[in-house]
Order: sequence, then C-alpha cells, then structure tokens
Amino acid sequence: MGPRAAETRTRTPLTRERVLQAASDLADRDGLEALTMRALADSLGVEAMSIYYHLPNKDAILDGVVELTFAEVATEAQGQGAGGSPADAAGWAAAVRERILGARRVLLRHPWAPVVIDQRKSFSPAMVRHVDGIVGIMREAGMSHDLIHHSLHAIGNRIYGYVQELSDDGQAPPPGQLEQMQSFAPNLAAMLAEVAHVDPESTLGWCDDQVEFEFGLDLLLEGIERRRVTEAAA
Amino acid sequence: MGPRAAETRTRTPLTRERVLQAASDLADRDGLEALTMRALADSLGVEAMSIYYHLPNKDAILDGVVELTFAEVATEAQGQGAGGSPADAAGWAAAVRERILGARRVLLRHPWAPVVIDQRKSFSPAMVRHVDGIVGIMREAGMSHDLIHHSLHAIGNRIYGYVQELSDDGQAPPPGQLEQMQSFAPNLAAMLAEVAHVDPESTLGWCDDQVEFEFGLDLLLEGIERRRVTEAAA
DNA sequence: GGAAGAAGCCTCACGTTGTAAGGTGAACGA
DNA sequence: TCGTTCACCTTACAACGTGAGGCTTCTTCC
Repeated sequence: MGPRAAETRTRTPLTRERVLQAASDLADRDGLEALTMRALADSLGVEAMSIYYHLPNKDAILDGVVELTFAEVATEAQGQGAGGSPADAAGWAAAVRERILGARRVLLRHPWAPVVIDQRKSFSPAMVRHVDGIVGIMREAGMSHDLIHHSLHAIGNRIYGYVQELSDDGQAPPPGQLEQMQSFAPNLAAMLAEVAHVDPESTLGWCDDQVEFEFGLDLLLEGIERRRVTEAAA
Repeated sequence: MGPRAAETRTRTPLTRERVLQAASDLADRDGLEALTMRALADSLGVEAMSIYYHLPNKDAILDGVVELTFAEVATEAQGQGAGGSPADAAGWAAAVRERILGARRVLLRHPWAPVVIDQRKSFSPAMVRHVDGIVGIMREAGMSHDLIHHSLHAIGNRIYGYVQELSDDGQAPPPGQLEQMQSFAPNLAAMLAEVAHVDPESTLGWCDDQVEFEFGLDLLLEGIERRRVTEAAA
C-alpha cells in the first residue's frame, strides 16, 4: 500500500496543482488584488513561505492560473461539437465563432484572467493550443497563412485582452454626471441618453457586454470571410 | 511686480502639472512599474510626501497622466485636418480612421497608458472628448445612436485596450521553442514558419504592429459602413 | 516692526507586499 | 542508528503607499 495508508492526521499535502487551484478560486472569490502570497497560504491552511517549495515565485503562480484557465477552455471546447469537422469553406466562421465564444464563457467566470494575461507575456501551452485550433479551422477553409496571421491579430485583442469595459456595476453613472458631460461632450451625452433605457431586460445595465462582444466579433468574422473569398478567387 | 521677482534661489516649485509631467516622463523612460512615489519625488528633487500636498494619492496621479496623454491626443488631432468637416456619409470612415490612428500614434509614445487605462475606470474628460469627437463624425454620417454605440464598443478595445501584443522585442522566439511547438501546435507552428521571414524590412520583427492594427481597424470600419448603408436604406 | 497663520516641504513611522536565509521535525535508505 | 531528503515554518528585509505631524518661509494685518 502507499504511504497514504499509514497517514495519521496530517492535512492533505500541498502540491503545485492544489496551490494553483486555490489561487484561481481565491481570485474568483475576492479579486485579483486579494491574491497575495499570505492570503493564498491562508486559504490552504499553511504559511506563505511553504508555497515556495512548490512554485518558485508569484509570477509562476500567475502563469499557472492562466494555464489552468485555458485548460478549462479546452474542456469547454471539446464538450461542444468535437466530433466531425464542420470547418469547410462555408462553415469556418461559425466554428471559429463558437471557439471564441466558448473561451469567452470561461473567461467570464475568471474575470481576472484577461488582466493577468496581458500584464505579462504569458504564452501558456494551453493558450497556444487554443490558438492553434483556430488556425487549424481557418487552414481547412483554405485561407493563406498570411491572412490567418492578420486575422489572429485582429481577433486576438478581442478575446484575451477582453476587459469588463465601461460600467461594471451595470448601473447608470451618478445622475449629475451625464448632464455635466452634456456641456463638453454633447454627442456622447446624446447617445447615452437614448441608448441607456432601450432594453432594461438585458443582462447588465445599459451595455450588454455579450451583445457588444458578438457585434464586434461578427464584424471581424464577416470582414475576414470577404478577404478569404477574394483570396480564393485569385 | 509679482513675487517671482523677489525669488532668490529656491528650486522651481512643485505644481500638480509639474508632478504629472514628471510622472509621465518617468513612465516613458523606465516603465510603469518604476513609477513609484519615491522615484517620482526623486526625479523632482523632492521627498515623496511632498507630492501629497499637490495630489491626494497615487491613483490621482495615474488618472492625471492618462488625462495628460489624452490632451496630447487632442493636440495631435487638431494638428491634422481640423478645418472642414469631411465627415459626410462617404467619408466618415476615413475621418474616424484618422482620429483613431492619431490616438494610436500618441499611445505608442506612452505604452504604459493603455495598461493604466484599463486597470482603472479612468474616464478622464479629455478621453471622453476624444470619444465624443468620433460619435460626432458618425452622427454626421447619419448613423443611429444604437449603431454608433455598438461600433464604439467594437472599436473601443482596439484603441484603449491596445497592448503591445506578442514579441515586444521584435525578434523571433528562442530558436528551439518553435520546433517544440510544432509537436503540440502544428498549425500555429506552420503559420509562424511561413510568416516569420516574409518582410524583414517591416518596422518590428515578424509582426508589424502597425500593419496588424490597421488590418483589424479596417475590418471593423468596413463592417460598420455596411451596417450604416443597411440602416440608411430602411 | 511684530505676531499670526498659511503654504510648502520634510521626517518619522506603520502596515502590507514579495521573498531570501535558514531552522525544524518526520520519513527513509544505509 | 545515522545522516539525508522532504515538506513546512520562523524570522527578517527591502520596497511600496501613505497617515501624522514638524519645520521653514512667505504673506497679511495691526
């Protein structure tokens, strides 16, 4: 039998994985700024310096939780239509769209992740694999590497650099502020006044992030599709 | 005469503006992480706590430098064709494009600015004015507030959330890494292998950020233009 | 001219951060 | 039984933002 049989009362031992999972949970619960070495250790019932036995430093922890997040993206992706390949010339955009929205679904559960991703270089293998899948779909649709490359850049910011954008709280700004804005930003003020109350049933205050996200994504995908057709005709 | 005439030998006095300018310079020179209260004070020939007489705290400084950056954007914009309004139904996209590229030119001189902008809420008046100008152009082209609103979201990330993206150093990754990637990200590796050596005369290593940026921007602008035509036809 | 007070800068100190250095006790191979 | 190694802990330090309050120097009013 393993050494676990003789175990008496020690707490479950620290591992790299347990630390990273706890870090992710802590950031989910209390936000990225609450992810300190001492708080993390505390949530594991351990002293801060004990963590350094399993991870070299905090940067490694940040890299680790990003990796962990993209592992989640991968399982999310294979949960969907992983069977056939609907990525022919016609359907590539739908397939890419689905992958990206899937990644977004995961990132919405870990709002700190995009922040961490673009604060550091952070090219984790799982993230690379995710991008690779998208390249594969576009490649199957017959797109050139050059077009794919540009498209990745165009789309890239949108996924990984995705941030909460305006109005986290989902409520209108302090009432006085809008009419004050009217004086020096009249166009913007007019727009906000009209748009603000259009669809109160949307998920979040005046700007439904999901709607906005898909609007931008579709603009890009449509544009890329037209470039693909042009390229294929040549 | 003013009190300046009687001045003997004191150093030039601290002001809010001088502090903010020094902060911007320091971040330009040594990076955002080097912008600490003590280092900032040092660059002003002063002790850290003296700054607090002119600014309430570090957040105010960060807000201030963003404001200062967008003031630069404003002067850059009025340097260009501020005379007539070429923002009719046909030319709105070109006008918006020019504004955004102008903002980008400034932000490239202050690479820390986008980071600061989306770390905090940071809706500085100058930034609001900049957005307002874009709304005005689109409005003149007859677009609905709804379409403008969505378009702002689509474009927004691209400007303010703009980050350096991959390969800051502008060089290819460590040579071994690419063929290692080949095993678990073959599509990506293939693309990189082909794209990497295409245009060595471009400004920065393998990914010319300016080209990529304009590619994405044009995709969005074209898509928005088609939505505008559809909307105008209704 | 002299007193009062404000303006502007400084010293000191505290709590929090990441982490280097090294200690301690249990498990284990010789 | 005796190191050695593993896993965790204690102590300590430099750097961070900043609260409390002190010391000049200038302005203002009598």
